Amino acid sequence: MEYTVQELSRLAGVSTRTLRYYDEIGVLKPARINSSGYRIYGEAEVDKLQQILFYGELDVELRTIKKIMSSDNFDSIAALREHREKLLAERKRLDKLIATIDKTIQSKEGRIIMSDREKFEGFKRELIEENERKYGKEAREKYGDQAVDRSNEKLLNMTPEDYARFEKLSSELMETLKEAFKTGDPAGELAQKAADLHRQWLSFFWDSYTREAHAGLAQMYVDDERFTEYYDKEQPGLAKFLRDAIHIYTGMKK
Amino acid sequence: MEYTVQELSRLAGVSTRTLRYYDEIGVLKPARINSSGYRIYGEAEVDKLQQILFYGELDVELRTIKKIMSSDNFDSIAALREHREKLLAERKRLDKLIATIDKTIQSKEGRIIMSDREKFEGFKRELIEENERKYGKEAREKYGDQAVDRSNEKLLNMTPEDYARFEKLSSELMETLKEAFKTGDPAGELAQKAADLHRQWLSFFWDSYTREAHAGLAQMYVDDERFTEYYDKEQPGLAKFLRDAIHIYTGMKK
DNA sequence: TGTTGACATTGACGTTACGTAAAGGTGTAT
DNA sequence: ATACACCTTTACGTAACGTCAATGTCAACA
Repeated sequence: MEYTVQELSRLAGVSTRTLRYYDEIGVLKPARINSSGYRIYGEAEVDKLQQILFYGELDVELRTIKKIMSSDNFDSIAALREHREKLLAERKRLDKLIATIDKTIQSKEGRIIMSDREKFEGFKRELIEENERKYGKEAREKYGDQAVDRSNEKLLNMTPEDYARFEKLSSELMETLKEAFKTGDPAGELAQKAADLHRQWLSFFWDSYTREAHAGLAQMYVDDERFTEYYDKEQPGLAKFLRDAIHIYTGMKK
Repeated sequence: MEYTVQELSRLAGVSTRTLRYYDEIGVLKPARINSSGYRIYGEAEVDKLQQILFYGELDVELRTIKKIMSSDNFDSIAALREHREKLLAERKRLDKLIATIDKTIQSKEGRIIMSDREKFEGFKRELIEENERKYGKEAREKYGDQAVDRSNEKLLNMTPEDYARFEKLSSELMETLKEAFKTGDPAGELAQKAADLHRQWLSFFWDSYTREAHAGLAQMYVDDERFTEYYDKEQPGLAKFLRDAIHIYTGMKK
């Protein structure tokens, strides 16, 4: 199959300017030039362009790509295998970025505390492994070993539907809680419904549920002002109210 | 917590030049300038930089980022949620690219046939959905419905260990086959071992194995020159020999 | 106290991978 | 014959920094 610039550009999803530039710098020359001076590309050029784009996807400079691919011992299959590995690593990096987003949202809502370092987890491409070691230690000291680890993993592996359910549950919890607060009774029906919603909400993060842990977390909402703020900014006294409701719900009141 | 340019640059993994540039174009101004003219960044700037980097990860131009973030109804949490969605989409794109690599390797080895369009599957960011529809149809017509689909999915979900096993099996198959060829007997022990290895190799792609399908594929190795070439370039006559061995192995001889 | 060395500052020019005209030739379809 | 969608080269524009250069700041050490 032969292609003109435009045809190849459409096939590969690049501009014709790009193809002319690639010709100019010599990274991808057309198979031949026809009688009118048009560039004509063949099968080999299609494959070469694909390789170039793979390299580009990994942010390799064109100059370097040219050097690599014009080397006479260039092994295209070995290169593809390398691309595969790199892309898998890039995918892992994206997972980290998504985990960072999840944590940041939780943090902005006052549900968890986040160090400045954690906020940039996943951005640095080269230093990922080093950070892995450092951060792994820091996090484990702060939150306890698997807690955060597992919870991030859970969020990450959620289907979009699950995630939507999770978000819906979050707002439902807040709404119910505010309604319950108006009644002033943490033992009342609404407050107990809120406590139950909170338990469901937790199940998105926690592997196993115990009433003790639930009650403990509720107490933390009152003790740590960064958590208190999240609930109290909606309605002063809400954190305390939620703690009371949960303590009753879990049967841990006194 | 307060940071100087260098401190923030180390934290976020960007250069100090970048921070000065961001100041210059006004996308990220320091919290204050100290008495010596040094830039000092605070907590709010840390968070803002994080957001900027998230936008950058999605290839949003700094000019646009500035416009978006300086808007007075900018909702940082909503933005984070959007980043999350976009990054998930990007992850899917990477999956496609990896699938494209897998297919390309198979194709270069002559094991499957690949259209030029398929070679660029995953590169075009915007047109992914459109391609999805077009390609989905094209592929299904060519190879039959789930065959390729499922096989790519299988390769994609392989652990690195599985993938290594797969690669090892591939070369083991070729070695055994070449040894067997020397004996000249497709019913012999070595040839039958090769046929068995080929069955194992297939199991990496196929959901269910039938002797009929196995024998059919073997015949195709002889009938379609693009497959023949893969085996015959190692040793002329190898494709035919493998077919004979598999036909005996599957009991489909004659 | 003087000097070293790691930090900071503002210019200012360079670079990569194209985008975007401008000015003009080519091919075929009506 | 002319329209129209192609193609060509030339050339200047651009985004997001990298990379000097020249100079000021500050804590520490001989």
